[in-house]
Amino acid sequence: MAEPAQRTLKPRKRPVQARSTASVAAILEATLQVLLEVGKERLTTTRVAARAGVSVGTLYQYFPNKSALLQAVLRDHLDGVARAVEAASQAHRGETPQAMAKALVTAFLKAKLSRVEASKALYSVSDDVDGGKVVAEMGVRSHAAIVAMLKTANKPLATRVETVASVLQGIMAGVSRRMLESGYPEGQVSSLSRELIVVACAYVRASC
Amino acid sequence: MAEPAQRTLKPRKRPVQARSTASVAAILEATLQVLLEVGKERLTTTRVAARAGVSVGTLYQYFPNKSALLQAVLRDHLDGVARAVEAASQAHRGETPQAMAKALVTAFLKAKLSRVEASKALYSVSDDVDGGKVVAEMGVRSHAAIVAMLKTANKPLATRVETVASVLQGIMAGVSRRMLESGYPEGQVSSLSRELIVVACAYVRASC
DNA sequence: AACTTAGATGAAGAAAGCTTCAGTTTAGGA
DNA sequence: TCCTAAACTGAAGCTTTCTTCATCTAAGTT
Repeated sequence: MAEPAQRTLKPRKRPVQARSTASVAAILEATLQVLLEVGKERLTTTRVAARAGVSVGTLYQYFPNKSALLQAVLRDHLDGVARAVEAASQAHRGETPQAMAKALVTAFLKAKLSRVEASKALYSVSDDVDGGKVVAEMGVRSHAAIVAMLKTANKPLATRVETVASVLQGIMAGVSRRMLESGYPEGQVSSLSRELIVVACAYVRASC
Repeated sequence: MAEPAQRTLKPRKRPVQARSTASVAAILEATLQVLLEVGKERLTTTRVAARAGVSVGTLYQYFPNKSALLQAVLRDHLDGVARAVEAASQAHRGETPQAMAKALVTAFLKAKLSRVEASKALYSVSDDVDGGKVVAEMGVRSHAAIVAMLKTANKPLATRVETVASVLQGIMAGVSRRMLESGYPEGQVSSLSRELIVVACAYVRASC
């Protein structure tokens, strides 16, 4: 009857000495590698520990359960993207909507593409019950930043800024995902990057 | 040792009598319901069977394994969307790129929104190893249809039609997903629908 | 050097859910 | 009506993977 054993926990123990910090880093890195190599379905805590060069017990000393481990990795990655979006939103206040859109897309892509492999590997995690929450959180963060930026535009938008922000987020997420998952044939990526800027700019222009 | 055990199988048995056809339909419908109610993580074959009013054994008579069951449901749904896209692409040959974009988006949304609940429930399935293939297949189908349509545009595009098609697909997928997953506060949907048309039209206009 | 706390280990317990199959019921033709 | 094949049933086997914990080693302190 007791409803669940909380699924979202903080690290069980905080690293104090140097070696434990190294273990945590190794575990996170190993998780990403295993995710890429065998996929989420075949990722087991034992396998991750082995890859990290530690024992399962050690893994469980820092992550209360498998779900928390996956969440931590996902959060790490999305946090980087959210930071990039927030920084860009801060840096381009007061400009034209078009300039904002371009800056936003550029920052987003740079963050995403700086760790292409991680991005791809994490798509499978982001749709889990657990991952969903993390994605949503980060989505809200980015949304707030974009809205704040748009409000300072030197040229007013005809559409609600919240709507514009949502659409921009949808565009970026959708096109970039397609870009990454299409086994990107080399030049495909740079090509779609350019297109993404075209889309975003054309959209905000149409919304003025 | 034996790696294989094929994951993508045809129905184990083809329905012959009326009652078995009914069972299959009930199972598919039940899968969708269970998916919505408890999510993919807690979806078990036994639970699906119970909901469908049959026994697990019956379920396994038509679906070789859990994965195939999920795939079948996903395929059913995406097939509807792909059909809509193909029909629209066929019906709007020779028009302007803008008209095409608008028609495309409209058809896509109509198909997606006609079964909002199913759409939402299936996002969690589409990222599994198994689901991925189905999504990719349908993506290719839609892509081919859109490309064929764009080639007949009465006003040439400055960008490769394949690229334009990919971007349009990315836009539609990204924005609609955001629409559905944001707990859509009623008017949100119609609002974003309008925006999606704006985005698509603005983009193709910019690509002329 | 002795002591204390942090960190690491991995065999084994326990839960969970998929899948099977031997046996039973139902449908429809001869 | 009788018979054969299609359908259905569901308890139980089997596998898999998560998670724990008693025990051991390393680090830092006095």
